[in-house]
Amino acid sequence: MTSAKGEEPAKSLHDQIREDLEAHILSGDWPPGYRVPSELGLAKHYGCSRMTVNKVMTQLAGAGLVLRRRRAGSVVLPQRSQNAVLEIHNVKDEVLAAGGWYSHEILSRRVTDGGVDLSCLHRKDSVPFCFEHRVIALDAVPDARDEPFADQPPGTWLLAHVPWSEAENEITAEAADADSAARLGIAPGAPLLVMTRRTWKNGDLVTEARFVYPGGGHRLRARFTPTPG
Amino acid sequence: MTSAKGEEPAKSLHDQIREDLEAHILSGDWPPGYRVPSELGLAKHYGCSRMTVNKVMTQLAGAGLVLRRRRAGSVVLPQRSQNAVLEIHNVKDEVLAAGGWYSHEILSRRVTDGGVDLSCLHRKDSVPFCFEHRVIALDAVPDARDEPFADQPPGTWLLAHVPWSEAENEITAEAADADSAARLGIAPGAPLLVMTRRTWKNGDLVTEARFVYPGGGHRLRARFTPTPG
DNA sequence: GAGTGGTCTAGACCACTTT
DNA sequence: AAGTGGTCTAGACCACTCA
Repeated sequence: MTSAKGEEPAKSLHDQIREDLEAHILSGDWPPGYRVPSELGLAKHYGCSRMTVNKVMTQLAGAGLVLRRRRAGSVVLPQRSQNAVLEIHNVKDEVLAAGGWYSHEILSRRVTDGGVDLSCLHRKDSVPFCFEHRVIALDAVPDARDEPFADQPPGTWLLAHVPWSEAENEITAEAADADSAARLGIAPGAPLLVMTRRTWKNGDLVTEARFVYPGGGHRLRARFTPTPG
Repeated sequence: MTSAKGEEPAKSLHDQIREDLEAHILSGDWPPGYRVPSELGLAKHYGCSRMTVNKVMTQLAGAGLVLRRRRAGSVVLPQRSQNAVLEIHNVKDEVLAAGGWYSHEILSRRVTDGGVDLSCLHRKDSVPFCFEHRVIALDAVPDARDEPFADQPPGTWLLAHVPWSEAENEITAEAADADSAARLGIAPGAPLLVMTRRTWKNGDLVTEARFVYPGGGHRLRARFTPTPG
């Protein structure tokens, strides 16, 4: 074994190419609207056949990262917001979409065994909007160790840095305990909407987050279709 | 235009094959554990190249319908439990999946202008589990006018009678008013998980339903992936 | 008209796992 | 040892749509 962990089982060519293209897109190097090189161009660049890049581009299109049209070519799509699913949860975008002014504050931050443990208060128009507690796995996201999450809240930062392959949301309603009530500025016992989200990449847990909203004024919305397409 | 609606845009070969294999699996013709023919066998059967069936099988594996292993071949996986979505909401299945005994009661039923207006109490092990209020559009579902919903609750009946093309869920947490509290047998002011679901077929609203759950013991779960495969 | 993606082929070699 | 999926190639033709 030449590698320390043996975590690299000789990735396939199309996996390598896909990761390379994902990096271009997620990093903003290729911003929304950017015209992706043609399949023939990519095949030449990577020194492989067109079928191989075709497979990659098909995957990226399925993931909603690019839009492909004949003759017009492939362009990078804006955001990553609405998949056919309970959209990937991003409190910042949620506030901005509602026309609010967004700010956040990291309340605590701690590096534990294998993970970064965070709590974060999100505000809309300076009013507490959502309390978030999150754990990020350092195996999956090593960069998180030294990231202060000052410019961007954790969820937004992660979306821009880590592609995900699977996610799960669990939603419950709970009565506010004294602690949550104080953080969110509501009465103890008031209903809370609590969403727990887990995100994986290739079977490895990337992050787990718990979002607590005051129940009254908040709604989670999911829009979807029965057929994958 | 030779076809009345022009709905058949000459499906691709791999789409046809995929639909054929899906039909075998979803119909139970190929039950869980069934050994799917090898790629070479399928290619011969469909008279196409192995690459084409390989693409199909890759999609089916991504959708969780089959498990593929080298040498061992592909086998049909059990269930279809996790759809890629907040699964279509069916209180009866939800109760049965939790190992409970399900019963329901139609509390009111009224035919209004263009719709059927229903309220229904769902019970798990004889205990109130969910209160549902629903409107069904008669334009989209004419059969609903005379359906008593005695054998099956409205949601289950609709799933079996009406295909849908689009749906939306909205979820909030609310404090129980006196009425809801009485129906569900909980204390007024206790947190409720409220889900409002709208379902369309080709742009026309089919039904709109509001489900009210006691917040404490209930969770809604959605599991999904960004890439179809 | 020409460039792009959509699809399909007929092979090939390899990795893995069961026999 | 043999059969399976995993991957990749070097072409090919078509459909679409932009210029």
